[in-house]
Order: sequence, then structure tokens, then C-alpha cells
Amino acid sequence: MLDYIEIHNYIPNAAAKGLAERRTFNLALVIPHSFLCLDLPFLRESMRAICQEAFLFDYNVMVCLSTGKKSDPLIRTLDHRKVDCVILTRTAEHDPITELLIDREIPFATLGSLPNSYFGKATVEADHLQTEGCCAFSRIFLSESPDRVALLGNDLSYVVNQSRLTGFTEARKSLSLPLDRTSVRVGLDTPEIIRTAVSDLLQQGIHRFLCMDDEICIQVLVALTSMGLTHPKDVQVASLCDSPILKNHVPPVSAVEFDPAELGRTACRELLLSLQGESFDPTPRLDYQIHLR
Amino acid sequence: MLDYIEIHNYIPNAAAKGLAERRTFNLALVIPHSFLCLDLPFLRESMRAICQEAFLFDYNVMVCLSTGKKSDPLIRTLDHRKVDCVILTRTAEHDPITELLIDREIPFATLGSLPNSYFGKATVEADHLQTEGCCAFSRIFLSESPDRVALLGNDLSYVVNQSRLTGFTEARKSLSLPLDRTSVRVGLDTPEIIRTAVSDLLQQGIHRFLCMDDEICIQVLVALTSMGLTHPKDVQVASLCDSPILKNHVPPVSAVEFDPAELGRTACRELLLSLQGESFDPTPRLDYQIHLR
DNA sequence: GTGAAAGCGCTAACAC
DNA sequence: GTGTTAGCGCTTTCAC
Repeated sequence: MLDYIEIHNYIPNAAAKGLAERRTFNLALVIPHSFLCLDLPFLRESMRAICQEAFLFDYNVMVCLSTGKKSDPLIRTLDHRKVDCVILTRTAEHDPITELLIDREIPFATLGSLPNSYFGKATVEADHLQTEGCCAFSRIFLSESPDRVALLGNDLSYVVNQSRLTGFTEARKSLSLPLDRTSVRVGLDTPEIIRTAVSDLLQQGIHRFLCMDDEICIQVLVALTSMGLTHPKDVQVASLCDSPILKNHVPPVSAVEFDPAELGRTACRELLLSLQGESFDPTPRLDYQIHLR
Repeated sequence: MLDYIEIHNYIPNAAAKGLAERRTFNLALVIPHSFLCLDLPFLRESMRAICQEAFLFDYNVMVCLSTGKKSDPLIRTLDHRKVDCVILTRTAEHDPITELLIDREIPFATLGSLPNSYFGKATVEADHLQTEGCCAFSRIFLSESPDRVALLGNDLSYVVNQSRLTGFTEARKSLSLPLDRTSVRVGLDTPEIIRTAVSDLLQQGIHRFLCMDDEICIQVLVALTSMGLTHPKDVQVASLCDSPILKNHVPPVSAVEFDPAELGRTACRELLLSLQGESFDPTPRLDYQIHLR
């Protein structure tokens, strides 16, 4: 009998196997709607790594575009019991998806730390040493004309942006720079708002722009270029999140790199290890890399 | 009994339902490895639309990164019978994945036309009016200094690039422009090769660059900028494939738009209609839109 | 060790 | 219409 199976290279039916074993060999990758309006290499890189890692565990990745509303694709996927666990690509305050997963006691991993309000609730909370990396990089960027430096950021309800702000603040503190006179602009959602902020800061004498992510950084570069200002001659731009675009930019832009692929791979691996009952690290912390260009 | 079900808002288990019905309510979205090295809005947009459309049919989307090798994620997914059908995001000559699907008689849809060698083999072959759109746009671009125009493209084994080349050739033909003196450069894989080609063409007196896709177009712009040349003053650049980056570029770049979301949605819808035994269009052809900027 | 039987949670084909 | 039953293709248990 066993010989027969071997010879005819029999492959079990996943649905039947799953029904009997009460598991699906699928995981849901939740992609916030906002990610799809942008062109973030982060998502692409981490998704690739997650798919590759899941494959090693015989798992498939189901993409769920989270709307945050009722009849969310993720909710239906969970209701139909089509996945064993979930990976969140973003963490934020007051996130209904996170709360749903906690309520239903569904194993889940996050790319990036959870906010304190959900402390310890994820199966795996993978992150980079965000604060540390941003602090170290900020110290370097602040070593020149520190009172001409501004920090530009987007939505602070995302934990990653909070960590980066903290890193910047700690850098100023460690350099004994006054915190109150710091130029910090957050909530910069659109190219127009970024443009306005940049023009405003220039009038205040700011000429060194530290951007909290690659998306903002590119917009800042575009805005400055259109104003006839050149990096790094007239103004200096740097980013607290590297991306291929910044690396290949002419001239290149300094940044601190948090490898999205490594983050995705780690989160996926530890989550699936935990599902298999094997030993795993619930809070892996990955290193950063500073690129001075 | 039925009342009981209604009251307790019972949701059937997809694995058991699938086992009994001999279907999985999953589809595989095949992403070529090359897509993930790039930053193509095409993939993001079409993936989003496919996920949304699949959701309407109660289907989930499984991402399969195709390596083209043995033990490909897609092959294992098919072996385990975890999907009912497949969507290919790229079509190419001599594609092992396409051949595999034909061999195994698995229902599949393609984004973009199949090469002639696989004529009629897909369940659904969705495409834009690529040749027509590129011809119309090329005619406009060729209306000025036609002998100073070059066409820059990537891999011609992709059907989409063949269609675009055909469109360009037909435009020249219709304008009674000589074909033999046309500057066409294909196989431009890397930024370095693109840079070399651009510099080479400039020496030949070319100053109007028509790019076969947005990726090349951006690289061409980068190369020209670094050489101190400005679009549209010194040189003119346009693209046979639009993208948000070209639209938001300063100054903007003219392009012909083939909406990836509409393509993905249509391919997914017709494929799932066919699976349900409903009437469907096996070869939908979508319109293009020319943006002169 | 090898084989038979029950059960996973559904659908479909019967019977009543 | 409502209720019962067999079967989807596995795993697990228990008997041999």
C-alpha cells in the first residue's frame, strides 16, 4: 500500500487533509487600503519574503485588502475559516482589525511593533530597532547646522512613525539640543501639503530636511527641485526609511535602512513555528543599517 | 432547522464545503519573479482590482511567486488542489507556466494577450487595445521631427512589448516613414544599459525618446537629467505605458494609459463567470486613453 | 507493523 | 417541502 503511494507519487488533497486536521495551511496577509494608493517598496519586498517563507512551511498566502469596514475581506476569510493565522503589514492605534484578531483569539504576527494599548497581544510582533536606528541616524544628520533641521512625517497614528519621532527626539536630547525649538511637521498626507510645508520651512531658514519615510522624502525632493533648489548643494535631504529610489536617486540620498524582506521573513517564520508548537521568538528585533551617500 | 441556522448566523466551513463540492473558492495569482524586482504600479493596481473582484464571487486570492523552476510555488499549489483557477499577470513566449496550465487543463486567465503559439488556449485572455493605442500615440509623437525619434524597450519575449513595437511600426508605416532607418533599441534590462543606449542615441542626433514602458521611461529621464538635459526643453520623452510617477513627474510626461485595474477586474470576472458556467467573454479588449501633458 | 472504521463539516441524492 | 444517508479525501484511533 505504502509502496503504491510512493510509486504513483501521490499528493494529498489539501482540503481533505485540512478538514481532518482542522487547519487550512493558509495564512492571510492583510494589506491596508492606504498601501495600495502608494507605491511602497516596503509592501512588495515584505510580501515577497512572506510568500517565500510560507512556502517553506507548505503554507499559501491569501491577500486580504483591508477596508476597515464591515464585510471586510479579512472578516469573511476568517468567518469561512480559510486561514490559520494572519500577518498585519502595518500597526496603528485603535485599529479595528487588530482588535478583531485579539477578540477572536486568532494567531497573528505584525510587521512593526504594536501600540502599547495592545501590548503582548500578538503571537509575534516583529520589528526593527526603529527608535535606535533613527536616533543614530538623526545624531549624524544633526551634527551639522542642527538648528536648520526639520523633521517631516506623515500619520502619527502609525506606530512606526511614533518610533521614528522618538528616535529623533532622543537624538536631540543626547546632543543637548533644545526640544522646544525643534521643527517637526507631521500629518503630511499629500504632495500639496508637503510642498506647502517645505516652502514654509524654507522661509523659516530651514535647509536640512529629515523625512520620516521614503514616500515623503521623494515628494520633498520633487518640491525642492521645482523651487529650483538642489540637494545636496542648496539644501540637504535625508530619510529615516531607505528605498531603492533614494539609493538610485541622482544625487543619492542618505538614509537608514530597515530591510522589509527580513522583517517579513522573520514575522512569517516565527508565526508558523508557533503554530507548529515549536519554539519561537515572539518579539524579534532586527538590526538597521545606515547608508551615508 | 433552517430557522436555527438563520438565527445563529451560521457560516459554513469553506474546507468542508469545498471538499463536498470539489472546489476551493480560491484562485492563484501568478506573479513572475521579475515583477518583484521592479516597482511596477501595474502589478499593484491589477492585484488590487483582482482581489476586489474575487471577493464579489466569494473567492480568495492566493499569491504565487513564480520562479519558473521545479518545485515552483504554483506547481505545489496546483498539486495540492488548493485553487480552482489561475490568473497570469504576464504573457510571454515559451512560458513553462502557461504550458503547464494548458497541459493540466486548468482554467486560467491572462492579463495581456497570449503569444500566437498558445492561441485560444486560455479560458480568458484579457487585453487592452495595445497595438491600436500605441499606434495612435506613436503617430502623435512622430508628428514632430520623426527622424529624431527612437523607441526604447525591454524584453521582446513579453507579448505586451511585441504589441507595442507593432503599434509603433504601424504608425511609421501609416505616416509613410521609412522603417529601415528607425532607431529601435530593445532588451534594455538595467539602468546602466539604458544609460548607455541613451548616450549612444544622443550622439546619433536623437532627441525624442519614446519608451515602451514606465520603468524604462523613468530610467531614461534619470539618465538624461544626469547628463544635464531637460525634458521637454532639450529632449522630449514619452511613454507607451502610463503610471502615476509619469503623471506627477515635474514636468509631466505624455503617455498612453492602459488601466491595469480595469484589466485585472475584467480578467478575474470573466474567468469566475466561466467557472460558474455563466456566459462570459473569452477575449475582452479594453480601451486605451492618451494623455498629452 | 497493517487494516478497518469513525469522523472532520459539508453537499447531493435520495427517500418520505 | 423536510429528513436521512452516502460520500468528498483525508487523519486518527483502535483492533488485529
